[in-house]
Amino acid sequence: MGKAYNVMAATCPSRTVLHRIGARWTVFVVNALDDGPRRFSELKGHIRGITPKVLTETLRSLEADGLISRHEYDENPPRVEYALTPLGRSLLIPLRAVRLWAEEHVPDIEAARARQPILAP
Amino acid sequence: MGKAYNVMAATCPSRTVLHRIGARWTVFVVNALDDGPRRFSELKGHIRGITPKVLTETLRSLEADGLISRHEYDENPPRVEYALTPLGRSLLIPLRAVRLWAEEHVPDIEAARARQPILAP
DNA sequence: AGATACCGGTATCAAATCCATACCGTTGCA
DNA sequence: TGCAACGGTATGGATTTGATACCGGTATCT
Repeated sequence: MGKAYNVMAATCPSRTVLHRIGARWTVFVVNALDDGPRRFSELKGHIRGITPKVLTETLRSLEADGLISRHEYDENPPRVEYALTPLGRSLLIPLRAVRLWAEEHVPDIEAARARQPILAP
Repeated sequence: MGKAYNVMAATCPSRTVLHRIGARWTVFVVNALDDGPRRFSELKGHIRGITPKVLTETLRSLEADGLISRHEYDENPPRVEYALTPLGRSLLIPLRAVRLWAEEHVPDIEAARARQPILAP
């Protein structure tokens, strides 16, 4: 059967899905959960530079979309673990490729940026 | 040889690369150039809902990073064509996969979203 | 007993980004 | 003369993102 959705259509639901994936930190969080569940502060430490507010928002969004699961243990000090769901793990495959592309092509992009003329102030 | 860059490090150049990819419209523009060069208004018409300002900004950024090229013809009415560079075409491969994932998994995500409780107003 | 630290977040406010809408200069054509 | 095509800008407001400080509950240290 043919393609049912088209991200280029403004009203297509796939548009909102792709916009969520394209949110600033989604790729980082999903990749960070690549090798197993992690706690909030582990994620915060691993994804250098993310603020707790943004991490919270990203995690909530991903949870609402069924990409990750949140498991709260009744312990002290409190422990909360985030893990990829099967759906999230299926997204990890293309996102891992994007991450690898970024890590591999840094020199190319830096070269292109260096070629830019400096704008007058 | 091992991995030279790590997107999880705050100061790693790959971080800025990945953030550029994660900009709201990059995935759309790169995918829209999948089957050949396109003009400004073709892109604007194809990527439904993008505003000319944001399209301009996205194109300029992608050009600065060496992912697309801009060719201005000296005609009337003016004609400007945008095309993927070899580097951009290499990025297209993972981004196409992301796009396909989005188009394929709309039902899963809509189901997850429907499972959400409605928040009180 | 009091002080301090861990954990998983919020609160608050500033800055960057994004969006909607209107408009512009050049040329061609009716 | 007037209007349309093209590739954008200008303006101003809405939404997202970011930096920093703080919180409540418990455990541990002194």
